[in-house]
Amino acid sequence: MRASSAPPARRTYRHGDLRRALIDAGVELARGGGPDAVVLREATRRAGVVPNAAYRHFSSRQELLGAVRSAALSALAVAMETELAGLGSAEDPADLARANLRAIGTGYLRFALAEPGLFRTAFAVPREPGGSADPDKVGKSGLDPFELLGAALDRLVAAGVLPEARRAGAEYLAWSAVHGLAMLVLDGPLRGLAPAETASIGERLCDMVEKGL
Amino acid sequence: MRASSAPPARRTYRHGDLRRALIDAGVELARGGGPDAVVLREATRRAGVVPNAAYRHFSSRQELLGAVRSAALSALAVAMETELAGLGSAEDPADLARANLRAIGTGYLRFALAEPGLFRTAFAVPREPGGSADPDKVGKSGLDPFELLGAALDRLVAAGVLPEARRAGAEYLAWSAVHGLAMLVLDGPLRGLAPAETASIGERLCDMVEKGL
DNA sequence: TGTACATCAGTGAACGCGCGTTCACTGATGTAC
DNA sequence: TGTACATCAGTGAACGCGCGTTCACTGATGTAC
Repeated sequence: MRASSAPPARRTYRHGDLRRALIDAGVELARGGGPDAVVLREATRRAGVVPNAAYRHFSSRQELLGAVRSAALSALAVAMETELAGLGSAEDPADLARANLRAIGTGYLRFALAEPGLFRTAFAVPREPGGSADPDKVGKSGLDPFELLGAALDRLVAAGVLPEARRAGAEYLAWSAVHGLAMLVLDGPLRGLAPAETASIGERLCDMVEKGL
Repeated sequence: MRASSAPPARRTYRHGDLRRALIDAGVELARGGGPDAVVLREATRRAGVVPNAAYRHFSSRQELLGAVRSAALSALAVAMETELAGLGSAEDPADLARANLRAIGTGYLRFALAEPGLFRTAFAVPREPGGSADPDKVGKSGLDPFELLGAALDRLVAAGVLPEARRAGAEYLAWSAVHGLAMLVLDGPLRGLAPAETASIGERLCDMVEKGL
């Protein structure tokens, strides 16, 4: 430990935006080690503040973790939106709708592999199930990851690719497939899989979903 | 705390089979609270033994957890085998093979829902990826859960339902789908789902896999 | 423009907690003669 | 069948750790007059 590794050395007594700083530090911790790594004392250390100062902004560690989780979900939504945005405009609306759903899936998988800590944090179970409708967990479009998937499925129906009758609950099926692969590769028995192999399985998985829906 | 809640009060100095007792206690802890609940001191408490006694049988908490994980995987394999065994013998071999795969899937899901703590423990990441080929994680057939799935897929090929060309890697696809649903329902945003609803989504998911493979 | 005061963000010190792990030990067991 | 001894499973006491959280405080800020 050297002086250089010490916190940023505030010059004012007040921090400025400690709440933001704690969430940012928490996100950094989550990025490195998942939800368990979001340690209140460490977050305050990184913000250059005494541990109990956190209690001005969060009533408990759990509440801080909740804010970090929302931020992680938001990052996931943004990653999916980015994948969507990178889509060249196809001619056939059916092809476009299909490409849309694929982008949702690959965006999801890409994020999971690129940011395993954040991904695991996003899906860590909160103690209390409450609190939906959190404006912090969405992307630029204002939709959260689940809603982005739903929108892609709606477009599939609109383009006549997916029969209306099969629309209800279809997000659960598609989501399960992609989420499962992510989990098996990150935390499960498929951990050793090479990135290229994972990507190719991801492709086949999207095929399966498209055909099977 | 009453005397009645005290440990079983050994009468011999030697325990008899402390290793076994510690694993059993660990499984009980995992059943209740997942991998994090497998606390070495608590396991020894339940076995009626002083904490450091555990070190005669496990070199660290991590090693105990590994043994508990194997036991959880074995329980999962047994649950899948049970589901297979309950299958009436169909006439058409193709139907039989299909029913086989379905049983694998529903056995998996059923176990996940009935024993969430053990399920989560079974898929908790071990520190060191090593140690496959563990004879403790299998079912009565000698196959672990992944191998059971592979066998079901092989039968599907043998019955002419699944084209040979699509066989390779098919376990990853099927497994992902079912595993994903389990995770979303246990730990994820689908936590609130009613059991009946979950079961029906599970059915549709199996349909999707069957069609999409 | 200047002063008095309420507000409240951050400080300093301390708490109790249960954990995993290490040490030197003791006492029951089973084997060799 | 009896005794001596090596083995090693379990004991007892202690360690350092970092954690979340509580308490009474201090000092900067911004608003009212």
